[in-house]
Amino acid sequence: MPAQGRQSSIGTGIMQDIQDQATNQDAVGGYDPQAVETAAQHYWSAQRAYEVSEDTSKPKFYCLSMLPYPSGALHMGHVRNYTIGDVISRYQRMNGKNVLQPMGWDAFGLPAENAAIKNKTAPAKWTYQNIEHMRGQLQRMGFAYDWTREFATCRPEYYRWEQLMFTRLMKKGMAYRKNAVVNWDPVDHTVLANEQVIDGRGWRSGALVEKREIPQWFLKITDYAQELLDGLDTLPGWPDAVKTMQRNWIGRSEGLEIQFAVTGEAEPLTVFTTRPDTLMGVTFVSIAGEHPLAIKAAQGNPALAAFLAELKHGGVSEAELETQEKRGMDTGLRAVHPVSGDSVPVYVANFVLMGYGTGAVMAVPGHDQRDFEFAHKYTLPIKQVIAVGGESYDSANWQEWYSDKTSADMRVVNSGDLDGKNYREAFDFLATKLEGDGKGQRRVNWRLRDWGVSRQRYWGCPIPVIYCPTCQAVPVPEDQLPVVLPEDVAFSGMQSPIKADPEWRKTTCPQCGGAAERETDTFDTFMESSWYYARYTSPGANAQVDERANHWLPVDQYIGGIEHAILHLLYFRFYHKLLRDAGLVRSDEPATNLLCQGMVIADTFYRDNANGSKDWINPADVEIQRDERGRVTGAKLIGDGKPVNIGGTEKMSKSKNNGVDPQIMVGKFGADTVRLFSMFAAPPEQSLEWNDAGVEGMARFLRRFWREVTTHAAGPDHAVVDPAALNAGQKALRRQVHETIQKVSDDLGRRHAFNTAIAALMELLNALQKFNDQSEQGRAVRHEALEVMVLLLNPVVPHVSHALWQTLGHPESVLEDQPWPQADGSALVRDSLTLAVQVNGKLRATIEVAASASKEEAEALARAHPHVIAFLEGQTVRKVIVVPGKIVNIVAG
RNA sequence: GCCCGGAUGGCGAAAUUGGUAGACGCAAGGGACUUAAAAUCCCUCACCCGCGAGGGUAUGCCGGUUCGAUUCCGGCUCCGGGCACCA
Repeated sequence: MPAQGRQSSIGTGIMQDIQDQATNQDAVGGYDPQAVETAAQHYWSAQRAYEVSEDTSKPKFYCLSMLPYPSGALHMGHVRNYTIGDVISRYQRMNGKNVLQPMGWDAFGLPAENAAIKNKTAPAKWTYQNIEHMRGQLQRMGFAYDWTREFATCRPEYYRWEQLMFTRLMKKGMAYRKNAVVNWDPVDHTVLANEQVIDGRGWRSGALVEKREIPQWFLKITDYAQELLDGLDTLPGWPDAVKTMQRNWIGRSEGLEIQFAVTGEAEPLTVFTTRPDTLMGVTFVSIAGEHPLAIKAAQGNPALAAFLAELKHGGVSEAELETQEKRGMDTGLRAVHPVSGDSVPVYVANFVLMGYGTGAVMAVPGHDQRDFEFAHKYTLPIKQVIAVGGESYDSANWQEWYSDKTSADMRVVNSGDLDGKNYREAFDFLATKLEGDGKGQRRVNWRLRDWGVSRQRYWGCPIPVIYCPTCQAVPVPEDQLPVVLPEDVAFSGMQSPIKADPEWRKTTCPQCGGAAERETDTFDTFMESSWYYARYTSPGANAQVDERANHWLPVDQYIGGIEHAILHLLYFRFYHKLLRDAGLVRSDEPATNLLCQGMVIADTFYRDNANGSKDWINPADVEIQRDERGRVTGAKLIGDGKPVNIGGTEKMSKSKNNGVDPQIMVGKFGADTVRLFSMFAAPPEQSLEWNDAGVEGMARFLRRFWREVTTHAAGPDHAVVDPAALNAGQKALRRQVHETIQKVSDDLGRRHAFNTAIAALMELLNALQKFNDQSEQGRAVRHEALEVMVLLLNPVVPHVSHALWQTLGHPESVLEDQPWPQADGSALVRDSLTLAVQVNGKLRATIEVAASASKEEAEALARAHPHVIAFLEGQTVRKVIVVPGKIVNIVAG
């Protein structure tokens, strides 16, 4: 390689170097991501580099990313999720762990049915095609998966085991059937998912949706409510936000169940309350529209019957129920207050949920805001029974303190024996009294409801139950499993092919041998995604999982979107306990560490149509215009050069047409650049804004790095670093190298701050490019720096690293088998430190002090600084704060 | 409606335990190289005042604690995630 220009003089140095580098680049070849990535991927595949087995000589590390739904093509959310998992996996393996990183397909689901209607293909065929395509895309990204463990959840080899588990849960009484409310489309005669109900109407028919009760299967997750709550305290590696959301969702509350006799009824009305201290303020009772008393009262009361019918309109989602106008109607029934004996009206109210508590609540309009508003609307009496300090009560206007139960000076008033007691005292007094009278009892109530697993859809796992006229619901015997879902079907969208086919349903009762019918509902797809993590550990097992599960579980690092914080992650934890109680696993929780990544967002662009709708334009077809300071002034369509409107920055979606196709990006820049950008642009928990120019910046960095390594490697052989022989510049660079090792190790391993790890490596490259030292020790220091950089970058950009490791003189290898670099403590030592000097908390100077300087020496140096002297003129120093290594603050006045 | 987050230059962000706000990157402006383009390299870059030295202001808004607050506390505003049949 040409050596001229190496000793370039100051005056011509920079430009001469540029020319040399350009020449060198030509000599050794530029960075060609497509060639580099193909070669690396072929090597890994030939070496079977990421296949893994139980190796007890190393600590295990199970790194799991949430499995994708095969929707058609990889999107940026997948790329981000799986890059995070891949970075952590490769990092852990370089740190000596035996790493399992699997991948599979959450293959059942609603979109396959929608696509089937649209494209007139069977859901199975569509799904399998998508899997083929997306597997290729994942492989092109270079993720280090053990593909031998791959599976799709729609295969009988997979779902047979969840059918087996379900039949066993039936036998234990953990699975049971009861009526539950669904969204019913009266035109299409079909059950709708909540997302298919738009403004109270069916998305296809446009008909007003109705609530309808149908029998469905449930799993008794509430039996595990306390354990699911307590278990959160054993998960320090889970984000606090997720744990708080789960705690609130499980919603443990201690209260009293109180019986109100109902005039003319044999059965009392039971209510649950967390505020028995306000019992004497009860002026009416509210019940849900589905409550048996309401239905009974409506017979012979046409107005009430009409009101109950009206309540059936609209969807069943909690958001919809909670935001609708609060309405109610007197049932005509009268309840007897359990203490005073007063007669109070019983109202039907649309905000009382049948699924929570007993479907009935005692109303205390004086101290519950919703009851307060309801009482005003229907002119019901309001009674004050709580006072806080000297605050005066005004029954016309709600004040925050009315519902206070925690203030030190909160007291019960106007309540006879309860007067003068605080919340806790009143609670205990009444609990004892009502328990003695047989009118109430202490009770723990949960917001959590049992898990409804029935879906009236085709593309799901058949629920393994047989209905017999004499034996009722019977689990399918284990030797008859799996109940296989036929895949080669015609699918119109209205009705499930297995519901439409009388032959499929026909069977015999396993108990009495008589004619019987199969269940035609299928499982909620959360069922498959609740145990897939365990199946990866036991490929081919002739059981749901085998002993290998106990080698790998719990998952060491789980990664997925924050949108799964409650439902999936709660079912996942629940199912693990089911596996444990079935004797299949020995741990209590499925995953010790959880990372929730944010969404991928992008700019939106549109044009208004004549009819008022918007035409969304993909960012790839738009050119942004800026003023001379770089501020965005407008945008135009590349096609016609005419302006388009700029919308907000939103989650990438089909509806806003702002998706950026990862495949196009990979084709243009290579997988490493795409991986690098998605790790650099934002910390993993935050939303990530896609920006094509930013991606080019990452490509620029990789080209610079490539050139730096190839230029160096093409030079003379390097010597070994001799720490004692280094000059100040060499020492400074070497210190930065070892500081970077510390920083990147901590950022990748502990903080998962991939963005700042990459920033530190960029700073190191910047320093290396300025380090123009061709002496023997200079080249030795540079060589060490480049080797370290290749290894530190490997988790994020494994293809480039694979190629450059060879360029640096090493034989081709799986880089994860190279040990992770360790910082050399002696290289980190600093002789001097920079301290900030403040006067009255404002920065006025910085001083350079010896690393060994005492507080007194630092203070003396600070006070001697001319700026400080100027600011202290005519003032008295009152106090000096010295924080070693950080700051000197002189307080004067 | 309820639960959980978030807000820092023109933009994405950094500041890890209360101690120099803006590292790193993008965009933009100026320059070098080139027949030209691409690529590459150098310089500038929070805002305001000042020729400069320097000064003032600034982390969504209002207030508090502290020698010192992006960081802690109280009260708001706006944006996002979830709400049990999307996954």
